[in-house]
Amino acid sequence: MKDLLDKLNPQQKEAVLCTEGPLLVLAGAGSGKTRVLTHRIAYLIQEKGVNPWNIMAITFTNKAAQEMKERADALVGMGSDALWVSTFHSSCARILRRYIDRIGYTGNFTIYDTDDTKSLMKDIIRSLDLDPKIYKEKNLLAKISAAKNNFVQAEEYRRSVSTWQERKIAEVYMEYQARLKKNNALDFDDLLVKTVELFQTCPDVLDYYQNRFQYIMIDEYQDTNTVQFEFVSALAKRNRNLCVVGDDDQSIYKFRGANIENILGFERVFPDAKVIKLEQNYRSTSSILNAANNVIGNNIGRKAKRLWTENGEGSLVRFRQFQNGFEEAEFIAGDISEKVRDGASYNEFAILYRTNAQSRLFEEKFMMANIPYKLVGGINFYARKEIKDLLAYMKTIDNGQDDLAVQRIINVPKRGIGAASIAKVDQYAYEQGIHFYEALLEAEFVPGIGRALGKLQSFTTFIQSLRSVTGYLSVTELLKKIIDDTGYVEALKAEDTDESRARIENIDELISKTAAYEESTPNPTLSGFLQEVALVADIDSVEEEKDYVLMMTFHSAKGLEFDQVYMAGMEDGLFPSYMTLTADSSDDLEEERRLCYVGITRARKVLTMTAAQMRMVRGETQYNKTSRFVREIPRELVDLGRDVETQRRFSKPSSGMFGGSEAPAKKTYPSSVFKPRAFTVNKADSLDYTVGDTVRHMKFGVGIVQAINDGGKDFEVTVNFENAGVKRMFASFAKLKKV
DNA sequence: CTCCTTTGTCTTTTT
DNA sequence: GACAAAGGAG
Repeated sequence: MKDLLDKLNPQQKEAVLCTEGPLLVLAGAGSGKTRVLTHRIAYLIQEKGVNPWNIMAITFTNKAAQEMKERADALVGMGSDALWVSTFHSSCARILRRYIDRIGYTGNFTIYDTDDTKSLMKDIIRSLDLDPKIYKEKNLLAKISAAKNNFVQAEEYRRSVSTWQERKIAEVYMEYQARLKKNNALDFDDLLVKTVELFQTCPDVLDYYQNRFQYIMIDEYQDTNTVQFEFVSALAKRNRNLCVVGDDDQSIYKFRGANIENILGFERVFPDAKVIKLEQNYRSTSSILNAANNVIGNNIGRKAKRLWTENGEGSLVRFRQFQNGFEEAEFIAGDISEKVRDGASYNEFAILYRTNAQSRLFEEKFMMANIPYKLVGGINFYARKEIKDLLAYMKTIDNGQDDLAVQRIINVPKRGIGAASIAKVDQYAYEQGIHFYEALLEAEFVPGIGRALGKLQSFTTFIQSLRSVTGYLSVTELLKKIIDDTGYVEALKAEDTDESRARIENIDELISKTAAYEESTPNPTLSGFLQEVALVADIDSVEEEKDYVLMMTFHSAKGLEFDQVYMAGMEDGLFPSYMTLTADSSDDLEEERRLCYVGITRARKVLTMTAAQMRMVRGETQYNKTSRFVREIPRELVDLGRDVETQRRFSKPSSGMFGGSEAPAKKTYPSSVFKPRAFTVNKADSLDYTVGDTVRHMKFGVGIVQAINDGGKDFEVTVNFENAGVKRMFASFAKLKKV
């Protein structure tokens, strides 16, 4: 136990030892807050004899939760599976599965994602006869979400509004909740709202959880919103052993309702709170840290603090400007290849940007340069059409109450059931006060249904037949049966386009996800899988051991760290975004600056910022100035790369969109890049193609395999492409498909 | 009912 | 420039 505390600095130690009563830990970037939390958990269990069952920790992502559990496990060595470590949303979902029947839902409720709520809202606009030109579902949903984040429920909202416009929104809000309830569905915000409602209406339930969670810890507290605060304070009310950890400088989710008051006013809510500041940074070099300090120093509304480090000075922050986005991407790809050739491995690098749209250029260049990468964010895996379709089948089989899911797949694949028939059934269901699927089962009573009846009946027969086998099929087997019986993959195969092949790959991935779920869960069920799937974030699937470059938005990068970070698109109008530059209040700009601070502090050793003079945005060419954030870094901390040679090398006009492949490919990515060092990909046992076979690559198209070398950790394949010429690549990354 | 073409909107960021 | 929604032809 001694060594457990020995590894901590005095402030960290204090935070670990201070277990009783409210505690606010103001933890600067890289100051070891995760370490404090895990050690605190270990200390509670080992020294204070607290039962792990009585400890709750809330993290920002499922991945962080997983890691915290593992680390606590390593320190304590036992009992940590009884710990409750999870995100707000997952915690609430778990509580609601158990008790939601007390507030009029049933425990097998579905969780609607953004797409689902959008189509629901579209329905509502139609049925309330609102002008879709004035009432956009996105705006309405944003209003409702904002209300929910502040824990304002529909009735209360209606009572509080005054203008005619607001009353309309209140009406929509009421209808929206009614429909959700009818579908036995919750949106993301509802998970929080309904849990707090449950606590308020059922004191015995709250009592149970208050007793259970004697010690509560919240990470990333600066990004909690009001309803999350209500949730936490309800739970912590009895024992008051609440430890929150956060950094006001890293608050970047105001747009999602995060209430900075939660952290700034913590001492007001808990006057007896102890406050500990962690200001020593263990992550970054002093050059990087100083750059971060200087940038964030321009913000007015923040708690005074200044991070320091004992780490060496390190190299200066690099800044490079390019003609356009292509060259920017080319530079970064070339830079990484060069460093890998000199002994670095891909997973040391991350590329961060403001908007997801920026990732496309990098994807293109990286694919060309044969650099393995993983894209985080963008379209969530589970939001893809093919995945949502298959999940909708599973939902329909699991719980016919989800009208949205049923309507999604009733004509997928095409069964000749059109909008008109669906509307008739929907109307009938509405009149009878039954679910859409129930209405389908008695379709013969639907007025004017006519020739569609047979088609509807064969659909329900099909679903019923799938339902009847759920008892003895595993989730994976059921999914495979759905795919077979609907001919979903078969149809995609027949399409035979790049897109359809990518979809099939996604479906294969879904199958492995169900298999993985069944392996990792003691009592796997269909409902269990669907629940788990609803709350996973893209970042949760990142595996550190895998050797790839990560590309993501600044937002997604929160809580992560990398040896070498590229901050791309450092231009006024992009970052900070045009919206915040034109806004009249400086609050939004300050939030952008915090986002920049988060980005800078992700880097351990090398930080590179890049910008383009000219950039295509929404099909238009924009000319942007260098970001003010770059200019806020003192000149002496920046390496501007005035070296003529590098300028010339990277400022060459690129030869068209895709034409640039030959020249840079030779120069920047020689085969020595493929030293098999530290390359820990999953090597396939065998390849399904061999020398002489024709294969297809995502980017290069069709080619003939010339050679396959077993490079030990992976197969190295040489392919002669029809259009792209001869390329050597790793089999596990290239994902070649025999044709 | 389905497929194809045209039109409009969008981009900040996400559980 | 991309993608979804709407409108029109078969």
